[in-house]
Amino acid sequence: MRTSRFFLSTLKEAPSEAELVSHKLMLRAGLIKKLGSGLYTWMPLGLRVLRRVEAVVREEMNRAGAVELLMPAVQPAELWQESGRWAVFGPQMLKIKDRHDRDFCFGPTHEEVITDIARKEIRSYRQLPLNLYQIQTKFRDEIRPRFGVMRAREFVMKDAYSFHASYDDLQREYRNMHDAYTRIFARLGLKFRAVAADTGAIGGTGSHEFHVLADSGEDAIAYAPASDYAANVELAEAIPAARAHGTASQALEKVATPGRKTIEDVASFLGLEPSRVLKAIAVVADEKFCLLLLRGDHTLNEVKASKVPGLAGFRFASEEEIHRHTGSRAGYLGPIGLPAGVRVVADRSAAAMGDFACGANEAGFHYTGANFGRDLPEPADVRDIRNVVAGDPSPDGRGTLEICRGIEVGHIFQLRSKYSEAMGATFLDEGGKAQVMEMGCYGIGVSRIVGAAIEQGNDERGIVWPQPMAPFDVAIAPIGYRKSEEVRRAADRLHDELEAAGLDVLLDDRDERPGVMFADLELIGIPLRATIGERGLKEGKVEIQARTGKAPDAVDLGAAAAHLISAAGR
RNA sequence: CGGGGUGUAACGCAGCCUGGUAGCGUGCCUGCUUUGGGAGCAGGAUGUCGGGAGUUCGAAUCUCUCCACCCCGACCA
Repeated sequence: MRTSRFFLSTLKEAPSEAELVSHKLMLRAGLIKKLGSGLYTWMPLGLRVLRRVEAVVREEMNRAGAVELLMPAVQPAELWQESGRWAVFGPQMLKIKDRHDRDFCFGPTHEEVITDIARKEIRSYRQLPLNLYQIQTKFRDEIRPRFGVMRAREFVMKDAYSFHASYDDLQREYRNMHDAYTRIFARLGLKFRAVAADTGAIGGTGSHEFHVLADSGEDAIAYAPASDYAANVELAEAIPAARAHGTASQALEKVATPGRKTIEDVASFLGLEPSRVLKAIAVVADEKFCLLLLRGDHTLNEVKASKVPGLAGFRFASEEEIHRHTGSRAGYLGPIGLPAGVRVVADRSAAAMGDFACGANEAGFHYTGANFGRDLPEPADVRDIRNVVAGDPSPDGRGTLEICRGIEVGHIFQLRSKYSEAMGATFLDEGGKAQVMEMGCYGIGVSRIVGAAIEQGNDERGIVWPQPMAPFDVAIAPIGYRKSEEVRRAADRLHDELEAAGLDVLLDDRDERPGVMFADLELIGIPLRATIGERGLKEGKVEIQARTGKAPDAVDLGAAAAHLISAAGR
């Protein structure tokens, strides 16, 4: 390929809408162009990268025994009504009507369609197991699209669905997919981690997420360096303290704390560590008021809290509700002297506090020296409702936890019979008896991977692609292409040799000044560059430079092709 | 949806407060010079100032209204 026939559109300055490095670089390098909120055109250069990611995903899925198909992006409402998700998915689903006023949606996912195929096509246990996948454009009307292709409304996803005669076999395939995903992300050259995950709206039991590790990631991951434990913080269990609280040593005292409403304010005013202050959070679920107790230095885990019986779908209480149920004000809430009938749920670590400070349920006052069992009853309802923090013991008992951030690029689920049962996907077993199929589903955010890879691979000059994702393997930068017959001939010949060897080559024949060529080629991140100029040719040399910044090699013109082919490793 | 902000040339921005008919840098086009790290000189093109309504002799500027986009919170590959 020659730049004169390709379509490079680089920018010196990033459009102001971009926040994240990867988003800025994708726009500057001309990989994508925004059409509307969360809607992007994949420009020719970007599409090359996307196709390379797809190719790796496709190869490994095929190798793992999955079979590719392609389902419609537009789906009839009936299927979603049958599974019960037409209403559940809500505004995130783009609903459309056809000319007959019939309801459709632009598919946000394909469990319904695939289950419909399975129930119609699979009759016998002899047809199982089966794993079907597609690589396709999805649409989810995200509340807030952001970070370019990282959270776009329209995006490319690989989604696979497996069907099994038994739970054992589902678990086997789940491990098989876990292994395939590990190979995919390893081959793509990404630093990643598989973590135990919450099953969210898709439903089912076992679940793992695959995260590309990056500080800009939207998810927090807890992991134990001493073992292979890793889980999304949403899920990671906070292990109860080894011992319950000790015996009280301080007397209960009511202290005026005017205007001190946050934990930080109260702690510094009283001269205490935040961990010695009890945090009380007022929530409402099903119109019932409830006080959640946490240690001051801990934060509420909303996923865990919503799993506490009676707290599903909770929201934070309004100032008015707080006053109505406690007679006090936000900032001064606590478990001592609460009106009868107010439900209290204590986090495990909160229940283990002693000699602590807490709100006095009277605006402007806190207690100090409070102790469970003496000043108030031991908490009756103790749960794990906080986020783990660095230093917490690992739930597997080996060492302590660290926290890092990740970008979710893959998610695998054991769906079990959630959809097969709702939609009547059954097969006949050896005994001729109808059985409900076991199902698994396995997603990869293909377009998101492109953004995630740039988050991991960039420097002040631009993108540094993992070799397998690069839009071109090699760039040729001829200096004085239009002017020097000799340079032109050498560059053309190298280009043809490399293409003949199956490499993707970009010959920059724009006749730009060297600085312009180098800057563009580095911005778009081509891993190898061969610079050909009259200066080098006098010595019979071509200069070969890796994008990663190592010193250039002067290579004999005749050996340049072989050198590049081996360096490209393709 | 709630809170904050922005819309002026392809990109980044100034002008708005204090109304007088639009400018800077980059990019783009032409010519000459230049050619190993985003060149120099000379010339040139490009704007429904987000849309609509209003105030006014006159609106990018003031008022109202609608729209789009971005950022902070609840969603997820």
